[in-house]
Amino acid sequence: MKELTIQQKKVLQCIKFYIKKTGFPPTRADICRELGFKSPNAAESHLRALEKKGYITIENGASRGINLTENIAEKSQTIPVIGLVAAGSPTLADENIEKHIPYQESLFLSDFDYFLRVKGLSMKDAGIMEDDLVAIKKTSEVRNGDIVVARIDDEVTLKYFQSSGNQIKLIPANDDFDEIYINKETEGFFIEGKSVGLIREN
Amino acid sequence: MKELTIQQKKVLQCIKFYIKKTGFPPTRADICRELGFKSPNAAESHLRALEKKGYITIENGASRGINLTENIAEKSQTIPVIGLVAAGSPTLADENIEKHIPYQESLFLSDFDYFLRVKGLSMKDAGIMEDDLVAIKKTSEVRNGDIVVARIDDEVTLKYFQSSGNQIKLIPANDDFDEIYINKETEGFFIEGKSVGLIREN
DNA sequence: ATTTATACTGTATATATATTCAGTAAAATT
DNA sequence: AATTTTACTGAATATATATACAGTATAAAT
Repeated sequence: MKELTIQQKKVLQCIKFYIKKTGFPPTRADICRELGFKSPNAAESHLRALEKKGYITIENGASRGINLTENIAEKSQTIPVIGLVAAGSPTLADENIEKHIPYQESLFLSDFDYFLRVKGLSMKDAGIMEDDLVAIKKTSEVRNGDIVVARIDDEVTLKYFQSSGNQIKLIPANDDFDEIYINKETEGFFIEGKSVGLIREN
Repeated sequence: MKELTIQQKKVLQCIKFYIKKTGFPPTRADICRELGFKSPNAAESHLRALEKKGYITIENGASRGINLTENIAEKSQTIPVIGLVAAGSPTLADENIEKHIPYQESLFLSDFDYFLRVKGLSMKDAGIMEDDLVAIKKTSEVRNGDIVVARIDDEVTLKYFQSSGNQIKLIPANDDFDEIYINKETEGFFIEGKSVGLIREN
């Protein structure tokens, strides 16, 4: 997104503050009052600049018709929780969705697509316990050491990822479980995504 | 709060929906359009009823001057993250606050007061790793098996709680650490709160 | 039985508000 | 060097909007 000038930042902050305070956006006159402008056109042109740069949208003709676009991402949304069933892939199909929970965009360092409800203790030494919710980002670009959601045929597991040459090792964080060795070209093998965070609900 | 009639509920829902859609509250005419009323006074009187019952506030004279009061609690807030320093209690004093993070009310099953940034691995077998954020509810009412924030003089630790009679055991979840035995009347001993959830940021 | 609240239509209007036009001036970009 | 963007003042205005007033009718509360 295009950079804002100092004044434009002030106007944007003013809008945010006003909404927080009153529950509705300011008029041009309100902005002038807050920032000390003497002409409503000062506010108007700043608003049009903010609109042009994509920080707000303006509903033409409507009073207080300002909408903060940058906040769309920050607005509270819900994200699905998927049960990690022994057989079957963690798809976003309805039958696999356990529930939706509210979340805030900036909860983790990376964005993510869904929560995986952990079954079993194969990753316990990595601090991932039964019933934990692991935030999964859908991607096949993973690095050695990443905790990944791997699918082998219909079996889905959460393991450390380690690849060297053509061979992939899926390593559990629990001595009671065995490492899994796979060839990159193995049929039915797929990296669904990787862990970018964790929530434990109690 | 006083009960709403079916029509009043519809109007309230309409306001919420409109704000979600546009980012700003509706006018009387907007409400009429959405709900099929033919007179702006239909909307006006419903708004005044909602105001009287405490569900909204109306800024007189302002266009779109509707503010949802019931949503105040649901609005996203921020909660402090406190560093678990070896010496010193986890107070909410500024110097101990690492940062604030946004959170949604219903993230965990219980409400909580702050996040504690975990140092060390004394609770690793409980799946609590270094740098994890443990959600702490301030309370001294804890039960055996709870993970508690205990203070002994200026030392603060996170441990399993176990009491029998007059004796309290603070049990680490790591064989490399020793259990701590305390008498209930020991001076300088205090239960700060208990863990009600956990977040791992990567 | 009377008052009050609910649930509207319909009309009217003062004013709140967006928005355009005419300028001035400095800074940044091309 | 010319153009665009930024950053305003100041005045004017069409219209968007809140809000009051006059009704009608039913349901609920006192």
